[in-house]
Amino acid sequence: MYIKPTDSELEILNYLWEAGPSTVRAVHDYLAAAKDVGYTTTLKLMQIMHDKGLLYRTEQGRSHIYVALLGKEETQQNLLGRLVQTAFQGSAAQMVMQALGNHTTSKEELDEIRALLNNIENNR
Amino acid sequence: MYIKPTDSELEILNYLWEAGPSTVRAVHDYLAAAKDVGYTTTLKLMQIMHDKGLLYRTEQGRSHIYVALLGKEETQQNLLGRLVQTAFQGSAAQMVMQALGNHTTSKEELDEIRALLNNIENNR
DNA sequence: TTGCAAGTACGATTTTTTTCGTACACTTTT
DNA sequence: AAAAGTGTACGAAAAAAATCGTACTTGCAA
Repeated sequence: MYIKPTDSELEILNYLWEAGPSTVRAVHDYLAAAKDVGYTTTLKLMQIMHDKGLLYRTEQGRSHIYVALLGKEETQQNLLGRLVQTAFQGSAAQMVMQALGNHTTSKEELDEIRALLNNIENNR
Repeated sequence: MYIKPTDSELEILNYLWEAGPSTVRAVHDYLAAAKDVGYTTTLKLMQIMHDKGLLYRTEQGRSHIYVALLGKEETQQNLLGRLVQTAFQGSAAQMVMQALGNHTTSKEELDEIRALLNNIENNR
């Protein structure tokens, strides 16, 4: 099954991944801090995500507590793989080059990547 | 505003980037080889892309010749940046790690990436 | 016990993407 | 000259995504 959360859904997932099980209110407050959006919009989006099976929910008092059913890494993997296929002809390396060439990356991060490269090569 | 071609649009762009100026027929034949799609669908999609300013076109006889107005690297950059923001909290390095860890990458590609890393570091 | 606050449900609407049917124009073949 | 083939134009419609207004529910405070 393919997982392709939309941008809006991803914003919600990002919060849930960080914050853990949360109410609509909590998610909404987080979203509303960054952009102008109505409460019912957030609610509806989360209901739709629940319908789709992206979120699990349980009742608590008169609120619902939502939990992300997709793992963060798993989802990143999916989206990344999709982009590599559609925009980079399947070449992860090409994608990496573009990413490194045009985004600011600290020395520490660069070293981390180097270590990973060595690691990959040694495990063959 | 940002450039965000849809998946279908990207398929067309990919062909145009490779093949250069092309007719609807050529693009359609390419697409139809991979998936089941009607000719008028391809046509309409390209007309819409023209409306949006994604494609330039010129008449040649009774056909139109279409050209991609977006550069390949520029578009990859855009899509990549967007994904880094929405799914990786802005950390290109984190994204790179995921990409390298989970896709097959040849030794040559790994070496290329290493060279790039050194290059980045030396130019600071 | 009445009313307000904070929730969810539901339906409607808007926008975007995707897909196609049909119409019309012009060449080429018969 | 007619028919068939190849092209674009245009409009419509289905599906998905996003947004929001309004209604209903229920706990709690005055």
